[in-house]
Amino acid sequence: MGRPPCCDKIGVKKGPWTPEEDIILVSYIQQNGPGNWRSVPTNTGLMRCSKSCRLRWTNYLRPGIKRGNFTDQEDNMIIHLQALLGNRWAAIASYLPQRTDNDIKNYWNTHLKKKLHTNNSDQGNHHHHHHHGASTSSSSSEATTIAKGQWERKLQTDINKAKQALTEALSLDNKSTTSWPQTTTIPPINHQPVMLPPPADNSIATTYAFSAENIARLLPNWLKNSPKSSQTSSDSIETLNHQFASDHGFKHYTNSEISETTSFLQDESKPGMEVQIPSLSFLEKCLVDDAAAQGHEGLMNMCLEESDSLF
DNA sequence: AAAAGATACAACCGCTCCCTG
DNA sequence: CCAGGGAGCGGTTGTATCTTT
Repeated sequence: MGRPPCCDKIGVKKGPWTPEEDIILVSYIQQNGPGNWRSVPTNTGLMRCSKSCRLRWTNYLRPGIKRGNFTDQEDNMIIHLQALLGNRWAAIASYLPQRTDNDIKNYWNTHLKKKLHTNNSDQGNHHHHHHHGASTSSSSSEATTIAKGQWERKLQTDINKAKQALTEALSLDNKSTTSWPQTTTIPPINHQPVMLPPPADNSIATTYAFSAENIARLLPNWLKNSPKSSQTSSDSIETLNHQFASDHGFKHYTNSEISETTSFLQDESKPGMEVQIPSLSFLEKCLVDDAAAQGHEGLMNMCLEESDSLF
């Protein structure tokens, strides 16, 4: 029971996370920052393996995550990036800072793949493996697979270099690792190609409000599943958020404010109320520039044209 | 109204890469 | 240089929810 659980089969909980576990995890990370996942289960008493904790945080509880309601711009970016990079979801996700690789992967598998397929068959002629065969790759020959892999690797390296240079040029470097949570840099990035818009001055307050919001978003489900604990969870989040905010001199977000934000984020169908991805055109332009340097103007011009029409 | 089928997505598993001693 | 272990990635699965019959 009271032994250090680490990915052994016995005593390590699996399956869906409970609200109580979420709160424990979030409050621990608020104090210590993300990373060093090995220590999380031991220090928090969570009967989860470190891997599970990391996954829960990066894919679900991490602040600033936008869920569902993919915009057309995002659709296009994902489609183009997938064509360009293949199923390298982490790389793709680095261009969509609000989305997780898992989310993008799921969205691709459930929506976009289908959408693309139907579009292709609507056009009559099925052009064979136009996206380097990277998409499903099941039927591509061995030779092309190898070539594809090398090409992708090289391309990604170059993209990273370009982005790094760009980041430095903007003196936007990420020294975030050591100083959680006092810095103004956005802390919880899990993908290497970091290219983010400059964080706002109040980014931390917002960040933690988002974190609470992520949890608050779960409340309806919690209510449904365990009416007894949900009130407790709600209160705990409130307390937690308040405590952290006052500890660090930030604005305290009330529940109503949080739910307001939540409903705002969730209701993207409202015309004119759509949440724009910050610097999306900027991000995409960088992508275009990088790819153009690699001599893939055709594909990327297409990308540009489509995005131009969208902006 | 209920059962069956389809879909969406959170979470897990296994593998690879990379860091440290 | 090498071995061990942690972190991260992509594929896959299990299950809750939605849709159809």
